[in-house]
Formats: sequence, structure tokens, C-alpha cells
Amino acid sequence: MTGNGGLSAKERAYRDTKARILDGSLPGGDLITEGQVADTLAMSRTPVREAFLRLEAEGLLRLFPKRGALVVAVSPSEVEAVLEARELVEGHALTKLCAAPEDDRAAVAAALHVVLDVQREALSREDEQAFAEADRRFHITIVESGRNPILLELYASLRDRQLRMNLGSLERGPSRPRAILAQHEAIVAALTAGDADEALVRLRVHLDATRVAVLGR
Amino acid sequence: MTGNGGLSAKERAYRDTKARILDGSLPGGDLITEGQVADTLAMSRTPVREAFLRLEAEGLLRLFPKRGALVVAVSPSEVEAVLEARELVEGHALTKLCAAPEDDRAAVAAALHVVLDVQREALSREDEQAFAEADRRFHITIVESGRNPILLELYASLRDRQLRMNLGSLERGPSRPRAILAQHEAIVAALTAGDADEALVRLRVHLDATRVAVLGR
DNA sequence: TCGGTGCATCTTGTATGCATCACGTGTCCA
DNA sequence: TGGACACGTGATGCATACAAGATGCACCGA
Repeated sequence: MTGNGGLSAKERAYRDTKARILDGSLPGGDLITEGQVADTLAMSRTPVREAFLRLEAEGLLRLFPKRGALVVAVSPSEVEAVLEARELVEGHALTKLCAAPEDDRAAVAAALHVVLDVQREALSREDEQAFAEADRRFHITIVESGRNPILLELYASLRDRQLRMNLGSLERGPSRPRAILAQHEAIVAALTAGDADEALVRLRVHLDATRVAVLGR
Repeated sequence: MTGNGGLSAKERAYRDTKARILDGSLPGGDLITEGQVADTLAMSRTPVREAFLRLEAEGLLRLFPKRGALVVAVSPSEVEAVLEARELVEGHALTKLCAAPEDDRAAVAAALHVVLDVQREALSREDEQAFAEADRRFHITIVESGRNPILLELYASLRDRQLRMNLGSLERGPSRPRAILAQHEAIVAALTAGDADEALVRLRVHLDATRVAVLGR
């Protein structure tokens, strides 16, 4: 054991850089270099380079040959694209679930109720971190129920971009978490009833609210 | 100009390896190494390494630390996942299109008719290559009409995997191209009529036929 | 003053060397 | 006979060195 926590240098470079992009300490539009990151993390450029390639594939960086790496800024059109893709993937999972045997639906609904309990508790404690994590868990649970690895992976990348979008979110008052929770509950209610159309409507309401919170329209 | 066609070594490694995976000369289950490919292409391991990482992200390779890279075999469940995702993405574009202004729909339909002409002509010449290219063009055109870069990129990766699936395709008789063409025509007809439900049905028929051709069921 | 040119500098692209790790094999001992 | 273990082999992981492109700026000439 090297004592570094078992993480490879590549993995450290990837996670650290990604975290800094997602939490906003590397703002969109910034031009960063392999050398900078390598120095910061006390490693050579090689693993950093591989991390950059991966981040480019995820759409968080844009690499310019011999120039550097641009932290991609979230544009309104990207927000729209992300939300459209999310609606498609999550909606598909919900539809599939409503057409599935009662037992499957009940199992997922039960899992979602657990997540909602956690989220409610986080809200009462005003623990933003835990609330966001539960939010993530909620949506992932829905998509996972679709049992399609390709769509699940796409969704993971969509959630990452969503995180960044939320940073510049306009609406950040205390009423928003409550609204989110209510929207989640409505989705689960429709799902429990096996009403696919209603579930899709509720999902759309939820994502529309997200768009308004992020874009202001 | 360096005379190498303007392609970086990384790009050559990526394209060459990908091509060899897609055309079957590197069959699924094979274990390849960075060194082999580097020697073959007369370059160092570094660019090959980056190509491997990219291919892993696309789901064509699976990297085993300190062991090598496994060319992933297409499993029946992957076929199902790809086709499900294709139906979702293409169907979404079709739905969107049917809800769009008449002019937009007509423009896409016109583009599709052009592609179909090419495909018909390829069929009459029995030019498999051209037929497959037109097939690709047909579906890409549909997805492009959705104007969502995220979904379009996902779709491109789906098509790549589809290519490999077709290699092991069971049904390869002369009747299959004709059937494909007819299915395409049916989709365009529904689209021209602006009938979203019908278009979705026709799409499903087409993809079901693909599944049967690949999996035999 | 203005536009072109050459250079300093910064960055990535690629090659190479070494350390490390995983696995197969053969040996030794109970 | 069978299992543990040391070791050889081959692969990757990472560091480092060097090559080459891109940029910005000082400098120069008209």
C-alpha cells in the first residue's frame, strides 16, 4: 500500500479537477493547463492529461491543441439540452415502470419513499448537502429501475452537468427545497397509482420548475 | 504540413483500433495490449494509451489494470440496451418533429427522401457499403432534427455499437435490405402525414426487425 | 504611425525509462 | 501428492525529456 488511499494518480487528478469544476472554484471560461494541475497535485502531467481527456468526453472541459483546456461554461442552450435529455430518460423509466408488474412498481415506490423520508429530514435540518444528495438519489433510483446501463450512464453525466447549472441558479430561497419535495411526492404518488401519463406530467412540472430556477424562465 | 494527413498519432491509434474492433478483425473477447498496437502503428505507447481510454469510454474496450485491454463482446443484453436507447432517442426526435411546424417537418422529410433515393439506388447496385452508409445517414438525419447535441452524441455511440452487432447478424439474405428500405419508407410516410403515433409504431417495427436479425428473436 | 517579422515563452504531443503490480510456473517441503 | 512460495515475465502506471506548434510582444522598416 502506498498510503494514498488506494487511488491512482489518474483518479485523483480526475476527481479533484472535476470537483473543482462542479463546485465552481474553476469557473466556466477559465483556461487551465495540465502543468498547473500537475503541480498542484504534486504529480506529473501524464495522469493529469488522462483526466483531462476524460473530462472532455464528459463535456466539462474543451481541449485546445497546444493551447490549454477551457472549462466549458454552461450556456442556456445546454441547460435546455440537459433538461430535455433528463425528461426523456427519466420519463422513459417511469413509463416502463408503470407498465411493469405491480410488484416491481411497488418495490421502486418503496425505495423512493425511503429517499423522500431522508430528504424530508434533511429539509427539516436545513442540511443543504444532505438534501441535494437525496435529490440525486431520488432521480437515480428512478433511472436505475429502467435497468439499461447505457441510459444510466448517460444520466450520470447529465446529473453532473446539472450540478454546475445549479451553482448559477437564480432561485435559491428556502421555498425551493419545499417545492422540490412536493414535486417529488407527486411523482411517487402517480407512480404508485400506476398512472404513467400523470407521472410524466409531474416529471415535466418538476423539470420545468428546475429550468425556471436556473434560467429564470 | 507533416504529410501524415494531418492526423495526430493519438487520432491514428484511435481510428485504427476502433475500425479493427468494428469490422471484426479484433473479435470480442480478445485481449490486446498497448505495446502491440504501438508496434503495429510504429508509435510509442503514449498515444495508444489515450486511444484505449477513449475506446473504453465508448464501451468498446474494457481496461484491466496491469493486465491488458479486453475487446468487449456484444452480449444479447447489450443489444437490447442499445436498441432500447435507439428507440427512445429516435422516437423522441420523431415525436418532436411531428409537433413542429409543418415547414420543419417537410424539410426533414425532404432530406429523408433524398437519403432513401440513395439507398434505393445502392440496393439496385447491390452495393452493401453504400446501403449501410445511407442507412446510417437516414437515422442520423432523424436524430439531428431534434437539435439536441447531447442526444446526438449518445446516438453516434449507439450507432457504432450497432455496427458491431450487425457483424454477427444472423439474417443476411438479400431480402433484408429490401425490408429495411420498406420500413424506412413507412417511417417517412408517417412523418410526412404528421402522425406521431404511427411514426413511433413504424420505428418500433423497424428496430424489432433489427433485433430479430441480430438475435434471432 | 502602422504593419510585418523574428524571438521568447508557454503549452501540448510524443517518446522513453523505470517502478510496480499481476499472474504463471516451477520448486521445495510437509 | 499437494500446497505455499519465490521468482520470472510481461503488462501497465507514472515520471521525465524532448520536439513542435501557438501566442504575444518587442523590434524594425516603410
